[in-house]
Amino acid sequence: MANKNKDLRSHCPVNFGLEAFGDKWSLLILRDIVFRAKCTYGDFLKSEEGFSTNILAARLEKLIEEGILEKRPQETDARKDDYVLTQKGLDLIPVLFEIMVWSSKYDPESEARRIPGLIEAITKDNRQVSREAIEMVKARKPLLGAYLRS
Amino acid sequence: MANKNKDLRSHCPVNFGLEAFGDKWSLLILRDIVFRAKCTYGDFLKSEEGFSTNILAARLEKLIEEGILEKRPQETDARKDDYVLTQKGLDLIPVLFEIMVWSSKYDPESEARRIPGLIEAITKDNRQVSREAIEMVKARKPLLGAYLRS
DNA sequence: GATATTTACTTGCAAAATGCAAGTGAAAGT
DNA sequence: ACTTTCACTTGCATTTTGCAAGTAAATATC
Repeated sequence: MANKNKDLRSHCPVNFGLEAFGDKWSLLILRDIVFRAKCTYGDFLKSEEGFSTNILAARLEKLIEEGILEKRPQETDARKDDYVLTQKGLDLIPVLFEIMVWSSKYDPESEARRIPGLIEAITKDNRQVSREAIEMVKARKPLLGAYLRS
Repeated sequence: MANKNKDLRSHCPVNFGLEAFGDKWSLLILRDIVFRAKCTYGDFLKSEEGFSTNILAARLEKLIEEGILEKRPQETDARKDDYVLTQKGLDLIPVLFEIMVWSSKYDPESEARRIPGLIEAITKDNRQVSREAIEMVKARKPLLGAYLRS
């Protein structure tokens, strides 16, 4: 799974990120995993933004190719697979968080405004909160649940 | 300022960001402004990733609609307009920075590895560096120049 | 054990977005 | 006057998206 010889437009660090997850859907999958502890194709499909089945399948495949996600067969139900974040995927949590801080500021109807504690914590120390979030994700606990109750 | 009545897929803060700048090009314009002190259509066109003329025009228009960019006629040359970041646009710098930190870690050929000082500073305190960056952008100085010389 | 249902997709097709080349028109330079 | 620069627009082929429908394997139900 080493060198995927894809031809990048450039090795600018902004562009590298955009080529890996720069579209309207990929980060929503990350969000579902991190905040809602989702992990199967069917779970993602139920998201409020409304994935098309083919688009979801394509994005999952892309994120696996990028090394951001891993696919693991479920032990209890052979029809299902779990999609889990790799370390590379977990390291995107700080990016997710900064987007949330920005949206919280500029979307008056942002759902983020219901969790001011989390937004404030991220603003103060994104990296510290990210470390905690990574542990939550590894433990398969929904991050949102924790902060909605605070 | 006109068309504010766009129907969002949701008010999830991750989704809000994706709908505003979630594509392969928009953040490259931001990068050019922040790091290379570019500000005209022609400047952006010269970027190494190779904008199509129509795509660039469409993205600039979109970012203006989103309130992230502003268009100002140049005083010295009436053919040109300056595209400048609004506060809403400047507040995206922390997002840009987190993407760079991630890419620096996972792209072995990342140009970010030539500016370890900046990456380390962002990792330690993104918000502090962002505040400094905002001042640089307002003063029309290229951020990259400053860190390449350190 | 046969049948129905759930799950994770794939396929077909219309519509939209993208990418390239070639204009266009106003302003600036010569 | 004319040529060039600049910021786009237009036309068109290719690619990607979005929706509906279908499929095949595994599980649940009768």
